[in-house]
Amino acid sequence: MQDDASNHNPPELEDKSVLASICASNNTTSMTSRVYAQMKQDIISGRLEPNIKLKIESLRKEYNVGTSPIREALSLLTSDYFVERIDQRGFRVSNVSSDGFDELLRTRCWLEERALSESIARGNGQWEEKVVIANYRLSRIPRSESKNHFVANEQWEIAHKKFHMTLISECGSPFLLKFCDQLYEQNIRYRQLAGSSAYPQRDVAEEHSSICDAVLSRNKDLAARLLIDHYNKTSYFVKSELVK
Amino acid sequence: MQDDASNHNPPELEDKSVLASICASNNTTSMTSRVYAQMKQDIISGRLEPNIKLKIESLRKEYNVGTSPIREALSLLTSDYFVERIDQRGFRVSNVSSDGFDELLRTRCWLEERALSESIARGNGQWEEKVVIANYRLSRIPRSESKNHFVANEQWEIAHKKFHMTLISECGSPFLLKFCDQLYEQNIRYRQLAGSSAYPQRDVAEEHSSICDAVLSRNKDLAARLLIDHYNKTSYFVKSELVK
DNA sequence: AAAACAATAAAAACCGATATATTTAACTTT
DNA sequence: AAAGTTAAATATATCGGTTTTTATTGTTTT
Repeated sequence: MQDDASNHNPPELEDKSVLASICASNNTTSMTSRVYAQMKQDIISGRLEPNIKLKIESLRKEYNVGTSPIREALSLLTSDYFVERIDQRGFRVSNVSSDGFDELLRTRCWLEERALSESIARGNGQWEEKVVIANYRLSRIPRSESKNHFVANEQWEIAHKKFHMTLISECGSPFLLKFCDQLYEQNIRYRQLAGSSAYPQRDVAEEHSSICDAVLSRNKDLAARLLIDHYNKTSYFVKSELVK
Repeated sequence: MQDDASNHNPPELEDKSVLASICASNNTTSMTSRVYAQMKQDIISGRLEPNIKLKIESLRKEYNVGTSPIREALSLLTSDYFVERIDQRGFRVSNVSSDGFDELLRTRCWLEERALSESIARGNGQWEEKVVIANYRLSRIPRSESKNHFVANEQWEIAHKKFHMTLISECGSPFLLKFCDQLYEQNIRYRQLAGSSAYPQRDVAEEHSSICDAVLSRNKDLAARLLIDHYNKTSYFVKSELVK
């Protein structure tokens, strides 16, 4: 199965500094990939607001590219559920709704419960270590860049995703991983749109560690339950913002 | 009012009579959609063989369109796991493998088990009737067009998908439905590629009816078990062809 | 005034040509 | 001969303009 078009940084590259610099300098990614990544980010961040019309000509100017990369990127975003398309009358940013979020949460729980279960069943010692290290790294990064008011920390966002994806990485199904990935990104969008007041007062790091512990003790049911609780708690804040 | 004489009519537009009126009313499909549907079919049927390179220029000639619709269709097929893309070096048909099929089957069982369960929990009387009618219609259509040797029956294929999608239709998650749909199409591809010898000797209609009965009696566990058995049995034939 | 129609404006879809990158082949150099 | 280098051929990616379709506006008719 193919990875995300924008994802060119598998962890095993980190040690090969030579290759890294070559890739970085050549920067041989296509316009399409660049526009895709940027537009995705713009939708997730809310800069491109839900439900607005995406006019090719405007996007062309905005991203300084021709029509082809724009249209291709939009096609890809369509399959990621960030953009909707109607034949002959263009594209628009997917809408968000309270019901949509409910569905997202529900589906995420179903899929990740299974994925985590299977991952625990199949994962070996190496996987356990990856989980431990992902949890540790996440714990060292502050959730917000400011202590007083919430300012999203990009580094935390990356580490958080890494942790959750590592948990389920050994489920034995690239398909399922891809689905979970797509839903995870949808969830980030809702979190971002909900804004700063969704900043949790509770100890999220503690929740992550509990999940980690359950995983290491190979307790499938407990781990799955903790994970689902974790998602439900986080969602509570997002939802309270959304209904306003 | 400059009416040009340069009128290149695509001949494939004139062959429909019943559908023509429906299409004419509102549904004017784009080139992209048409090419997308056709290429998808060509990959599923095996006319476009697994792993072959998809050269834009060849496809252009083959489907009689410009580059834009081709590239857009390919982008869409990428998200359906039928086509793979590598930046700056084009597209190719996704490969198939025994392991890939195992993964597919596994994932399908996980997702459909959950979807069916939820559907039984949420579905109302109207849904039950839809299931009954889908099963009935399927039962009236022969699996093969010939009685002696297997000739795929397009009508059966449609009714079969309809039955299985109806079963899970009330799961309460469009996301999950979409995932199941994508996996179902992947499965059709494997079935087609496996060829005629995967023609089952067993009574498939009976299996469908058993699932139907379990659904109507709202027996989640039984229904899910029967569904998974059904998939496993069908897969046995496909797999026996695949290893050759 | 509401509906039907026509003319205009706007936007999407599409094409063909050009620019950019990759692969292949031929030709050195070690 | 293997490895490296360069040049030609091939294919991808991209652009900007043209055609087709949809949306808007204004006018006529009922």
